[in-house]
Amino acid sequence: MAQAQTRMTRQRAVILEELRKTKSHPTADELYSIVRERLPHISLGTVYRNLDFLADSGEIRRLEAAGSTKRFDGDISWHQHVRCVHCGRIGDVMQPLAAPPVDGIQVCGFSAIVGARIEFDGVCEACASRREAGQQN
Amino acid sequence: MAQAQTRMTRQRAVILEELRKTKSHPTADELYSIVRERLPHISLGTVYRNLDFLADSGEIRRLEAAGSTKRFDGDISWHQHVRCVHCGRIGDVMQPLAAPPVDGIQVCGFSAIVGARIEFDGVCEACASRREAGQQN
DNA sequence: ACGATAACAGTAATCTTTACTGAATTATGG
DNA sequence: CCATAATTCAGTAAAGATTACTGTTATCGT
Ligand SMILES: [Mn+2]
Ligand SMILES: [Mn+2]
Ligand SMILES: [Zn+2]
Ligand SMILES: [Zn+2]
Repeated sequence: MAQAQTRMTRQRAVILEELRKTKSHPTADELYSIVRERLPHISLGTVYRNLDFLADSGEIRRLEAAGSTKRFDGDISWHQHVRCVHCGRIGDVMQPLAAPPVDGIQVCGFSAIVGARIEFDGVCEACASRREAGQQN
Repeated sequence: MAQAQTRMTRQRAVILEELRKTKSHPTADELYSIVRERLPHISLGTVYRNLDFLADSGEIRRLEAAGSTKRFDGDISWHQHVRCVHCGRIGDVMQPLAAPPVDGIQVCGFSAIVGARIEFDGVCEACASRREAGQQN
């Protein structure tokens, strides 16, 4: 009788490696495109499944950012993010900011506050130049 | 030739009124259920369209919270939110906290930082008691 | 190498959101 | 009031994102 064990498959290894390589905080679909160059037969479901697995096991970060599509980060060191209000792109804040204190925070209907972070809104360079060029949105 | 004008239709009024009445930060779909009790023929598309319209015109807040489904708030006064990490429910933080300063924040690939807020993670009472009762998730 | 089974590819289903279309409302002026 | 044009509506289709299912493959302790 074997314990529940975790296997490092080729797919999982490549997904993790490519996510750690990029600084772009990709969506599952974007990472799928990247990984497919090395594993042409991988399926999108596999990418989703492994991103969930890796996030749950703490090897990557699932970004709790706004927007409809989830994004992931291979860098699990403590740092903040900026999100482009136009396109959803995410960037890393250089200066390390302390996590906001959680003690004494009261919320009706909530029994515990377990963490906090600062979320920045910004405009990425791509969106900025696109707007300045006159094209709407 | 008439200018673009904004009409307060019955549908829009009911959506706004019900959103202001609740403290639950509902999703479009949840608000759809609520509004349908007064307007049984309203469609989900109308709810989405009007929530977007009302948010763009500043009458309500579109919550920039994590999770797959967008949520809305009829209370546009400055306040913070906690998000249940298990179910996505959102609660209001009682004590007013200042917005984090934005000056001097540098982000590679971003041309401007336009705002910031603190995001709290928590566990709502419903999820807490469900877990304590032993039922997983 | 073998065998149990975790993980796979492929695909269907679900959930969320947006886009489109013709009909109904609304403001406005004669 | 009624005509007219602009706007918003309901209904529905389509798109986009994520999860679930199923039979097959491949990993890893032995
Ligand atoms: Mn990052
Ligand atoms: Mn609120
Ligand atoms: Zn952008
Ligand atoms: Zn909860």
